[in-house]
Amino acid sequence: MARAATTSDAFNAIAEPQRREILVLLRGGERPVTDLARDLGMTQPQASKHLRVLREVGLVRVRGAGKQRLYGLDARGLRPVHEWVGGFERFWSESFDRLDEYVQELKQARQEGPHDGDDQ
Amino acid sequence: MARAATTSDAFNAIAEPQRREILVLLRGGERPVTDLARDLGMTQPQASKHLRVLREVGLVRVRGAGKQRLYGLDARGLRPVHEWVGGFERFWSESFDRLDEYVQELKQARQEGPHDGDDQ
DNA sequence: TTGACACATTCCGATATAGGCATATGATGG
DNA sequence: CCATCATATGCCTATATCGGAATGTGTCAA
Repeated sequence: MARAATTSDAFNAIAEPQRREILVLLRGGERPVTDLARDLGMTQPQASKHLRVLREVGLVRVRGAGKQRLYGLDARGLRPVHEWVGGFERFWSESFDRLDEYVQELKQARQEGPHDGDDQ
Repeated sequence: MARAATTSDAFNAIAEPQRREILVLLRGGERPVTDLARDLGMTQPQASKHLRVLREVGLVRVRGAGKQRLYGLDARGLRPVHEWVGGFERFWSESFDRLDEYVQELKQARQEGPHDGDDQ
């Protein structure tokens, strides 16, 4: 199997930076594809493709306006994401407290000789 | 180009459901790989791979404990995600407000008898 | 040292992405 | 109907994923 489809999830859809930028821009109101493409420095087909993904996960809606098609934000799908991540809120505060402890541990470990390979 | 690496971002790392489940489990405290694998119904290599990704984006830390390696949560990397998504909070509330309006409109429309075909 | 256990890494295959480019579809105005 | 503008889609390549199975590495205990 390959990675889950970008269209399978809001999580997957917003994993792509350019799509995130599109969403941010759309907070300012409905806009046509060409506008978005220009403002984000991407080609029109690129923008269209990203918008297709966003539409398929329901983060964006289209509305025909004559020759143009106005894309608008529908942020409801971001709520579950926000809630899931929010479930870790108390842990990242906590992490800051423990950071000191952790640094101490690291120093000790290094003095006792390298155990953990530095990753990356 | 292909999709951005799963290790390039917290956004990308948490796009994978199994990795999200791992993180949730780790809220309960440090745990060895085998434990996680068993609880999530995946093979040990799978779990190891996912943990590697999580480690590379800094969402997880390892600590050698004799024969075992205890994985622990480091949720700090989730904070930016939470903040980014939080930037849309007022938009999904707004959507809900409009949803109500819309529902009201629908009810009225039905009472007055069908006028316009709904689009899509 | 050897065996046993915990875990990491590698190789494979199938899949789907993002980007670039060309082109099709669609609506508008004349 | 035609030319034009706005947008969508198709095709192609390179890349990276996830999954599975096998195997490598590391640590303890006797």
